[in-house]
Amino acid sequence: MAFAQSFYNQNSGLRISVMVVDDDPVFLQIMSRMLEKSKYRDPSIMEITVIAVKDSREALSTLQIQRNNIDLIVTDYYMPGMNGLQLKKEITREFGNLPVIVISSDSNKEQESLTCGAMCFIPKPIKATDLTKIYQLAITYKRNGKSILWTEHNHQDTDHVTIPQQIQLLPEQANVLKTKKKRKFSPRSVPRSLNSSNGSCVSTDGSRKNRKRSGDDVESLSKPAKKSKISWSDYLHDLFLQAIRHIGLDKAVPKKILEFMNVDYLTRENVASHLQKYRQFLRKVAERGVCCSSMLSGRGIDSIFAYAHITEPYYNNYTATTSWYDTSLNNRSFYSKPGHGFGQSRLLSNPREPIRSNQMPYNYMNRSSTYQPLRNGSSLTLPISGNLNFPTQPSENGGRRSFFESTGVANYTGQTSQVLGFGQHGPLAINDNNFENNTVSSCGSLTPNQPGRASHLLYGIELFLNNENTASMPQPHANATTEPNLGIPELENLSLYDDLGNINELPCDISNFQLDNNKPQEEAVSTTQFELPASFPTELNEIFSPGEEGDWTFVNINQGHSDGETSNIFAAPETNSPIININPNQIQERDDPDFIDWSLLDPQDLANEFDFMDSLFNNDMN
DNA sequence: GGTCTAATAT
DNA sequence: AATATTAGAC
Repeated sequence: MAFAQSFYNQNSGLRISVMVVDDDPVFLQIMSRMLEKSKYRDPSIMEITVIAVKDSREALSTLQIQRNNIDLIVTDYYMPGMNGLQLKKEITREFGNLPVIVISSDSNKEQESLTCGAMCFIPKPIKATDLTKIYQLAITYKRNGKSILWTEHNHQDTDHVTIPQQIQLLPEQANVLKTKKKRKFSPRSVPRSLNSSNGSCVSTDGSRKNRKRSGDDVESLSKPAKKSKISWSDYLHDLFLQAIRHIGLDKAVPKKILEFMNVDYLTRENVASHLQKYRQFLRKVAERGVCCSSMLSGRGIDSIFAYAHITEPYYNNYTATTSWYDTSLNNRSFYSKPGHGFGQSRLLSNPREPIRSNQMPYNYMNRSSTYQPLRNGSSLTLPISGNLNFPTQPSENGGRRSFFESTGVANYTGQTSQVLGFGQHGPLAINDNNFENNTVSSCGSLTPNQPGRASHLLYGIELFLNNENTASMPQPHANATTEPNLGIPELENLSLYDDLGNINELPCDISNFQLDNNKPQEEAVSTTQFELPASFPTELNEIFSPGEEGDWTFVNINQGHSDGETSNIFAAPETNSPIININPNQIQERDDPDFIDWSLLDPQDLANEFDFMDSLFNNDMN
């Protein structure tokens, strides 16, 4: 009703409705919230309504109900079923010329998007300035009158419509907006300097905020309310990071950062405090090297990762409860051990290298993980239902192979490690030199609420259930139909490729795993506990145990968001551990790389070579 | 007098 | 643990 009211309120100025379409629930939420919050940055906007939907189908059905109500559509490119551009076409066909913005982590899609009539293309990760773009487009569009007026009869609806964070946006701001708690003044302990042992004590007092107070201060009655703590929300921190990115780490000082951030309720002191903490973080990274891995969209891997968290002290060290994040990571991100990582990994920092401040992974501060660590390490709850299939493949290389075998090792910062994939195509992920015949093929996956469609084939290890409901069985991958080993899994013949391990290495016994196809994917959580086979913890422990030296940092970058893409979703650790790398055919990279003296390199070359971090924040503000 | 920042208080 | 405040230095 608050919702409806705001719609009726003609005095509230411009009302913008943006529909965001993204199959990644995390991104969807981030995006929605960012958009919601961004209204505070433009006083001309009184109301932004964000309608978040998870796929094209839902987008279309929402449009059918609220077509007149939506000023702009922001859609991800890669989505199961209909991709962003197909959606755009469909919208145009059904609803006419609504402005559509396409976003994607794949910048190659820009041209295509624009060609297909997208109003603009925005690369992921989304930045605050992109938001400005987005809603300014919406405003323009609306002001030009292309958006039909809202009419009463179509306002009931919203089965699918989410309006995230309608009310309590920016709680920190609300705080500042004069909640003005009359907090009782509590005397501070008398600073040393007041004891006049230090001549400079009385000093600079005119400033109210710096005034020292003592308990017997007479004016304690009319004490100004103690300043409320600002909370460094994800949004704020993101802004903060962008500021630093923009200004340059070395030149970023509170005042400049504040200026850039342009958040009216922040003070320089706030920023200074945050900066201090941030620098501490950087120092820690520099000293120890931090491992960071993420599965940007991988879902089926969760079980493994959940397990991974069990064994690692890193988890405790770095991802305990804080909520720093970078938009390029999501809640599937985690810090892995030095020298280890899943997926295609990128070495972010390496203490063996000289510290180059401008290459610090300062956008990878601690981040929370939604995984539930399994403390005893003996059982595992699979967070996502699905099926597991390891199609049989001919063995060409003898010897036992690990799930986690790597194909190469990143030796220096910025280098990508290619790894054995449990990607949607498995072998395709790493189809060069030695692996096409060794790699486990993909496990398909299915989205329970999308019967008949394996919507996210990049799910790595999932459990394929021998499910009676054939309607929900994964269908062959579009690109996999000609591949004998891909496609509909042989559910009754659950077996692992011998060279890759064996069934005992599965993280669990799937015999009593139940899949609830009626639940949406995010809720289709099994509570079934599974026993881990003895061999599995050993191997994982190996993988996740820290190296003796060379604390390296990796981040996983996920690939393969949709049909037709290759994915390196599941990957080997970056290690030359003899346990992991047994394949005699494998070309090993040097274990101990030549030391690279960065000072001898041309800065421009460096910039090119190590553009990974840059790419995360490029297209910075102008 | 403003700003930065390490140290310290809350 | 996170944030605010202080105080010395520039």
